Amino acid sequence: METRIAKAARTVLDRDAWIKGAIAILAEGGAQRLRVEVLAKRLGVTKGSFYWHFKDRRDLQDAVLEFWKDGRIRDIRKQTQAEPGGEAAALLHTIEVYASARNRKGIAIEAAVRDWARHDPQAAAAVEAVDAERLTCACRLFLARGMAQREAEARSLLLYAYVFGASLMRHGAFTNDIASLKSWIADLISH
Amino acid sequence: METRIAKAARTVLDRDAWIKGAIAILAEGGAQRLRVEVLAKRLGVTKGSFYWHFKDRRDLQDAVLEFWKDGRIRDIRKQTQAEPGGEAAALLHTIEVYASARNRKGIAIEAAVRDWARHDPQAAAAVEAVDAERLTCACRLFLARGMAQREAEARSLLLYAYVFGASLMRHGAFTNDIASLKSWIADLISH
DNA sequence: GTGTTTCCATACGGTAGGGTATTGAGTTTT
DNA sequence: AAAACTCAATACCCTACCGTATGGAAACAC
Repeated sequence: METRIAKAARTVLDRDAWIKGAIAILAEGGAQRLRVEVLAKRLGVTKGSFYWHFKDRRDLQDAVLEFWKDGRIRDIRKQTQAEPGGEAAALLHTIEVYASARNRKGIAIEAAVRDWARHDPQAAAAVEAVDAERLTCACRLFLARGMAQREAEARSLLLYAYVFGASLMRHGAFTNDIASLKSWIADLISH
Repeated sequence: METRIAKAARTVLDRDAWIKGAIAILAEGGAQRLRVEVLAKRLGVTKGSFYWHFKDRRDLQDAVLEFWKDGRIRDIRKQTQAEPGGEAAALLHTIEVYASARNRKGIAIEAAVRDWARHDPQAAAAVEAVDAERLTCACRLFLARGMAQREAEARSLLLYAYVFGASLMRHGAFTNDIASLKSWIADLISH
């Protein structure tokens, strides 16, 4: 028989809920804000609970990185499944995904993880795996358009370097028609 | 009369020495490692001294940002003082400065400040000022080569976005001839 | 019902670090 | 030399965390 009266509605979380909360903190405050007491408070519980689900803080961090890595790789593979002839569109779309502002959170996480990677080997490994996958997928699209291997590799590298770099810039200058500049750039990169 | 006997060689620091030490920490550990006790230990004194030179931690942070901003703007102006006809070379040089590994520390500081800017308005302002200066200087070089305003702006933006983005990527893939890819890219950007 | 498992709360000890107050040692000025 | 100034050492207090130990409440198994 169900007890639906919910006398105090005790919050019950699983490992995944903790990881998702951690990702949210990562997006908002970066890796150094990813603290267990802060996360517990956000989830409405105390850290006593945390240590039931995770061995320690490092355990959470590794889980977050794994989660992020898998998600990114899944997304890339989905985005670059272009039907023949649609490669150019797929490339433009890849650029737009990171340029557009409707993906704020994803970009914030990306930046946070990349900064994290500067001092954490695990994070660096995750970034490296994601980068490798992205580069090969983009490269495949360029190659499908009959481009030479070398140029395809170079353009793939340029594409992703540009995309991440652009998200780091604070452009008060050129403020008039950024969108138009960016579309010009996207054309140059994807030919 | 000079006392040169230095019986215990008491460490004597001025504000500038503290700032330079802070920059070193920033390069190695990022903004969140910029702590006064850590910095004091690195300089061989205790934090009791720190609070004589600075009002508080924020005071140091602002000084560091000011120092960085001024240095960057000075460098950009120097690097982009091309004699007529040398604009292309100056642009390639600008790309190389951030691509080459002999500028490790500068790149690390750049990355640290940019990450810092994601959560600190003062840092964001410094980055914005530096970006604006860099973009206008690069744009001037493109324009000097007879390029249209719009294309010059777009290429300037691409140049810097690419340069910073490249420093964020962990490329295990394409590991064979990165240097050659990068020079191909530099050519594409600077035409 | 009575275990048993699952999950959370409470309380505690430990470390790192920011900030202040005070003292004191060199150095410079008078 | 005496006074004044400069800068560092020491000793605090306070907060934010990490991690552990223990107990307790709910859900599930029988």
